[in-house]
Amino acid sequence: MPELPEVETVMRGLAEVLDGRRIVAAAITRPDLRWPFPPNLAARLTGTRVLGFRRRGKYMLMRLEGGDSVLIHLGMSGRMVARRVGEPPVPRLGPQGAASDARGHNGPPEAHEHMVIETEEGWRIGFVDPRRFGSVDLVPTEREEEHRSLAGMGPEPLGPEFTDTVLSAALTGRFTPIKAALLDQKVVAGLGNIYVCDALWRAGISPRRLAASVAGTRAARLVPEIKAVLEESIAAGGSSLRDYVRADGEVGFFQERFDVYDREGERCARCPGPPACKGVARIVQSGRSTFYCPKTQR
DNA sequence: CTCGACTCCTGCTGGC
DNA sequence: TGCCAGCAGGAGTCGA
Repeated sequence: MPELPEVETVMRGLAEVLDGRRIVAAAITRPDLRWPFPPNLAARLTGTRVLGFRRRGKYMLMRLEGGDSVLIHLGMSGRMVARRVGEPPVPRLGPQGAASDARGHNGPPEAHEHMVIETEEGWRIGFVDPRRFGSVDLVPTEREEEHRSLAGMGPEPLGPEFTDTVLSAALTGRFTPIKAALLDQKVVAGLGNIYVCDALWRAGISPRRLAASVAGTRAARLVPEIKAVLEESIAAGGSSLRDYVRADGEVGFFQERFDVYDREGERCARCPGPPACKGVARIVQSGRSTFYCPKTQR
């Protein structure tokens, strides 16, 4: 479930391997993910130098020599894997932590590896996405913000432009739960189910509260908590190539422990926990799980 | 305009 | 122990 912090660390990992490097080979192995791949994508990538990366919400933009940018969304299950050209994929760890495949042979490409690029230096980067909710598109670098996926997107939560005034304005008049409003990428860019739950817990705001009633003093409490939870998660991703491209080839860092997300019935850090307190509650809002502490979130 | 329901997809979990 | 239904969710579409 890559959200802003995961996308940021994946992008930094890709930059470590691709920034300033020339792509010598590219292959697309199926016609589409969520959307069709641009028909000329492989041709456009091959022989081209990568000039740099930036992130917008949950999207990564890889700027290419020649004026185009590759717009990448990891969707639900997308990940980037890096290995040396000619080396087999490292088997994924099974449920018991044991390798689920034999290693050390030249096996087939990793399952669900839909796009592959190779650099002059011998790195082979694969975009793996079993559920195919991800997307890849080409957009002129000068017109990145006009792409239909980016146009109308809300402020970057880690930028100075994301203030309590701005958030209040976006929430005013909205009669939907704050949980749903924060998932709306037009309100703020890059939050998903996990960090919305944790940010609301940190701010002591109930996910069921109407968005309009968060405008004002509660927004002033929420904005710094959104920034903090995202910054802390990015910082946990580390700062060296070793951190970004792991031994198993996974690019980026994926946090697995949260304050309330996926912790139904467990003690939250502000409460005594069961039996004195029922612990973290799970409810369903617009079809998705919300985790929160009914005692401390109002 | 605003909001919620539905949709896409496959891997994992849990209940029998 | 094995099977399989159901759940997971980002974001676009559609209808109320």
